[in-house]
Amino acid sequence: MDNNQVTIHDIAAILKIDSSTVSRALNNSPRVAKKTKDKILKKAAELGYQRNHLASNLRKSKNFTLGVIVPRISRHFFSTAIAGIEETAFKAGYTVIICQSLESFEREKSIVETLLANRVDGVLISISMETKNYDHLLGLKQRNIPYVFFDRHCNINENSNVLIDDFDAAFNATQHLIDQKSTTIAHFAGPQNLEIYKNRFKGYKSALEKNNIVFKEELVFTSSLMENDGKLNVQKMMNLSYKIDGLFCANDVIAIGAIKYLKEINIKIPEDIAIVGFSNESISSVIEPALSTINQPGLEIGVAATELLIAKITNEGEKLKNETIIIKTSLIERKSSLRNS
Amino acid sequence: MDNNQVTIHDIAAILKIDSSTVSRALNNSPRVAKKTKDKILKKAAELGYQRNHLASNLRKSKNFTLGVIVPRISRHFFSTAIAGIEETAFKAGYTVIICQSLESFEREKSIVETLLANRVDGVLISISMETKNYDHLLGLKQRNIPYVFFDRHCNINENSNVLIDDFDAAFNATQHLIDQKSTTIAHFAGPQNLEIYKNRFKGYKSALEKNNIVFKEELVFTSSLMENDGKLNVQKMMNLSYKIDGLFCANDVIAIGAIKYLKEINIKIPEDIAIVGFSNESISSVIEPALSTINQPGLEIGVAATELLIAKITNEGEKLKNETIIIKTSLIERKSSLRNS
DNA sequence: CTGTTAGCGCGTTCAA
DNA sequence: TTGAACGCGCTAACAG
Repeated sequence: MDNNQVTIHDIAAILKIDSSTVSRALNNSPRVAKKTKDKILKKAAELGYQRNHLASNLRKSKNFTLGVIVPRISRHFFSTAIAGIEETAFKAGYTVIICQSLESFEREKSIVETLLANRVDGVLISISMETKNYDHLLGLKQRNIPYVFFDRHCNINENSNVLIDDFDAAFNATQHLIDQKSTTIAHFAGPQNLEIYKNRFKGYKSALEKNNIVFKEELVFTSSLMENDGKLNVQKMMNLSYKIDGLFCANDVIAIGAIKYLKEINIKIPEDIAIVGFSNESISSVIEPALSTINQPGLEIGVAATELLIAKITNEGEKLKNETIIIKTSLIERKSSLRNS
Repeated sequence: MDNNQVTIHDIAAILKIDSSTVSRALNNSPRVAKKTKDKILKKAAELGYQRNHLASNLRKSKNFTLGVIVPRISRHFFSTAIAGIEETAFKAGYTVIICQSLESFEREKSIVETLLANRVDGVLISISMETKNYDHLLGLKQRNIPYVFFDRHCNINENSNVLIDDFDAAFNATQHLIDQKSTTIAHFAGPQNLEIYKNRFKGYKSALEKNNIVFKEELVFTSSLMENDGKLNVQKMMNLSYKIDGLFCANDVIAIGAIKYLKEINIKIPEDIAIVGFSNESISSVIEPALSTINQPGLEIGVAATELLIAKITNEGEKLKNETIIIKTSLIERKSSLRNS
């Protein structure tokens, strides 16, 4: 590797000046004459000089590396977010280490250790389904390594977060069902230790209240996030003695499982039951145009989270205050899901 | 960053030995006495020593960084492959830079430059749809930076590749349709400058020949890889004066577009037309259980490609010969797609 | 087996 | 405005 690469010494030798001057010029320092600076830049371009980041970072004792922890990279939302993260980080000169917790708390814990050992300058994290306490992040705090939660955050206030408007999204989704004359609306909820699912539940409840629909505990089916959970939820729902004509699904994977099973048992969407769910590529494929979906802008979230993190890294001295950025979601209404139109 | 980190000098000072001895011990060199080695390792653990890779890599003039170029990270196949790449690379101590060509040749070209500037030790690449010549990879060759193609490779023999058995997969898919009594089988083909789509086309053709079915040029619809292409292909297909009862789709996105449109115009799958397509999460959601799919093991491919690349990097001196690894795919038959059972 | 010495390439003192 | 010198933390060469 690294063979025949030109260094600041090479160009210093040619120009018969000192390498420190070259370094300054290359870093656009004001403490160097315009004339020599131009000369240096010209020669550098001519020789195809490329800075050795290894050496530069060693000297500055910075790694220019960000750690990213997501439950699973192949989930559409996360891969989209990662696309945004990579792009933003790259533009700012950062490399990204991507790690999957695979929804395991133990794995998440050990990933944090590994990132620490790799001396990342900051961490972006979307916590696992199992994560209920946050002691494993203490190491980051101790070492003064900033981190930003995105999407799946935790309930501690003093953090930086980039989130979607879960409450609003859920509220609007439920309202949308009500607008379509659904009167008995079930909710397939996600793990309640995750704030996002708590908030989606609250939004659902709030929309019912606002429309004077009595909230029934038995219409809420809380589960894990597997396709099979969707199926099981539908089965439980079917055991009720009355008919459900609306369903707000807090997670796309659950929704897919539910929809598949509903089709299997010949229940028509949206005629028999109208559904609104959080969306991803898969879900809109499965049910389009039978279903309205909540669009989760993964890319935007990734970009915003990365920008925030880099800001925290850069302004570290000035103790950037914690910030929570909310990215708006939008409800995509499919025509045929409007039963009364 | 990097504050208060213990270095080999710290532990050398405490133990009153030289830092080079500590370095050797930490690198498990045989040229150090067991007794002192144990002493050093113990003290290192006690102080929580963590190697500074920056310094180490600088000294060794290696970056321990791999570049990855994919068309689009959010495509399920690629995000799965990346999961495998990340994991394998990480275990071997490599960091990964992920870049998206977004199917643009120009972007791919500039990404290669950027990776070069970042002094990656090797590159994994799945070429863009637009890529028809490979001069932009010459820089890698010149600098002796190994690269491995995965999935979307190029037609130059002297490269290393990790591929799926495109021909076989296509052959089996077509054979499967024939076994289901399909007699008039269309093929939705991908860009023919990509070897994988060429081979899938060949496999289709070959299966027809083997079963004494006359190949008709007009049954092959070649297009780009957008959902809308699937729709357009179906429309063209419908313009034929006879009925098509089988369809082999060389790409999942096209397949999704096709299936959606077929449903829209009330053509039943698999009763009216049986379909086999390359699969991903979305497609199996859309059409399961109406469709048989070819399973693409993205994770395996990622792992294999990364292992091969690291082998090439490590054995560089010994001129590891070029190798092509074929990962097997499997045909997943859905029950209801067997019309005659 | 261990210590000495000398960099990897760069950025930042301190002088001049 | 520039140069000389040093050191980031680690490893490799050469002695001993």
